[in-house]
Amino acid sequence: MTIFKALLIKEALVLANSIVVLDFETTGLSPDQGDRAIEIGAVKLENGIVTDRFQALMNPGRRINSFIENYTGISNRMLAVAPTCTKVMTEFADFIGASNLLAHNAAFDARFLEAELARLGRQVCGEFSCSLLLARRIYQDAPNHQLGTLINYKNIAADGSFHRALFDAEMTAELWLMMLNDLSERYGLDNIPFSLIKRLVKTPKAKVDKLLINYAAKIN
DNA sequence: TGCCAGGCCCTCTTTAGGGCCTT
Repeated sequence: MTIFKALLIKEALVLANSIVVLDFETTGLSPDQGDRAIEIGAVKLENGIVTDRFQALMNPGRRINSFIENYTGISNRMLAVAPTCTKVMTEFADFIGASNLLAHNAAFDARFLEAELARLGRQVCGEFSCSLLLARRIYQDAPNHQLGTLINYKNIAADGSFHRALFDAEMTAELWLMMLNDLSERYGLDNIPFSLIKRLVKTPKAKVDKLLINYAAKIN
């Protein structure tokens, strides 16, 4: 085994052993405009298996509008008896530790995670991956790249409600594993290291196939 | 009552504009 290949396997194991898939429900789209988290859901993936889960509603200290109530199914009555964002996010920060992180449209969840942790005087330690960016490259024929559409497109069993944090995190994890498996099968790769994912999501769609073919030729 | 953001990514592009995706 070459040193290069050994390093890639080690890197892949590090990623697999530490990734946390998360999803926020929020009062709106922008923490910079004062929006707050109202629910966090997450699953811990270890070697492709969900080994732990985290789910909690949190009281943002204000009423949410009817659009958010209808969109998420989370009501003001539910939030009125929920613990504070401070309490929930403190527990969640301990849950994720220094793990690498994954979300569908990660830029959105990363902004809220950073904003909520900043209120606690804490910060994100792990590195984010984005299932949306990867899906846009490897499922170019999908009708669109919304989470629900991709779950349906790949015939992944979905027994629950989209737009609730834990369910969306579970579905994102399933989609992620499906994408890694499809990449492995399509290009004959034993594992998909984090460095390859990072390169993939920065590669123009038209050049993705060539990159993977060249990578597979190099590693195999 | 209606609207609000930010990053990615494509194209009729790069001195820009607009759709997608997240709540």
